[in-house]
Amino acid sequence: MTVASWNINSVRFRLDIVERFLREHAPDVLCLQETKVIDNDFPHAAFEALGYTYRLLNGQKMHHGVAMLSKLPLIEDRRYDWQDNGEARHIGARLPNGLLVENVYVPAGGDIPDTAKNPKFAQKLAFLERMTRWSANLREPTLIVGDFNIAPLESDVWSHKALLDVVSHTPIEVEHLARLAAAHDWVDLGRRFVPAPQRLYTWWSYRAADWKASDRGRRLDHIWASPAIADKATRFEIVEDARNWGKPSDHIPQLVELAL
DNA sequence: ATGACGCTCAAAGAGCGA
Repeated sequence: MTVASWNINSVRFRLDIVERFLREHAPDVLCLQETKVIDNDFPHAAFEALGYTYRLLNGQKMHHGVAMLSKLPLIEDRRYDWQDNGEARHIGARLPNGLLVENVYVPAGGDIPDTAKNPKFAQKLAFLERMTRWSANLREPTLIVGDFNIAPLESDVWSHKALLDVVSHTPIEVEHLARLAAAHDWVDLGRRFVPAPQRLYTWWSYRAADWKASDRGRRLDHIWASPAIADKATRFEIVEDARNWGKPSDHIPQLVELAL
C-alpha cells in the first residue's frame, strides 16, 4: 500500500493538480495539509470520482486544515488540538490492516525565532512538546506524515549557514524535533531512502524568480514510521516535478510504499 | 537588509505562510 502527503496550500484552488497527482500516482491514502476550507465546502465530488471514497476532514475557515482521502476505509478517526486553540492541524485514522496513519500540520512559527518576542514561535515549540508526550505513550505501529515545518539536517536546506537563524532550521527547533523523534524512536523514511547529505527538498519559496534555478529548497515535509514497521517500507518518492504543475503549491508531494 | 509571491475573505488590503 502507498501513503502520500502533500501541503496543497488550498485544496479548492489546486483541485486540478491534486487530481493529476491521484491519477498519476494513485496512492491508497493521500494526506493533505493547508486545505484552507471549512468541511462544508470541501470538494468531495472530485475525490469520489477518483475512487477516494473515504474522506476524513478537519478544516477551518481561511487557514490550516488537514484532510485524509482514501481508497481504503478509514476507521477509528481521531483529531488532536495540541495548542488547545481550535486550530485544525492533526487528524488520524486506522486502516483495515491495522496501521494508524497520522496527518499533521505543525505551525510555521512566525518570523522571529524567539519565544519571548514571538508568541507563534512559542506555540510551535509547545505544539512539538505535546506531540512528544503523545508519541512517548504511543504503543501501536504508526505512520506519521505531514508538514512539520522544520528542516532538521544541514543537508535539508540549501544553506545551513544562511538559515541558522531562520525559523524552520534554528537549533532550538531541530532539538525539539529530535526529542519528538526520540520519544517513539520514529524512523525518518525520507532519509532512510535518500541518506544525508544527498539533496532532498520538499518546499521552495514562491518568492524566487526561478525556484529550480536558484534551488533554495528546504525539507519541511516528512514521513516517519514506528520502528516496528519501518522495515516494511519498500519505496519512498518525492514528486519534485509537481512544483511546476499549473498553479503549483510551494510544497511537493511525497509517497511511501509499505509491504503490509 | 529588503523584498520578492500567493491564498483567503466582511472584498480591499490585511493576515498569514516559512
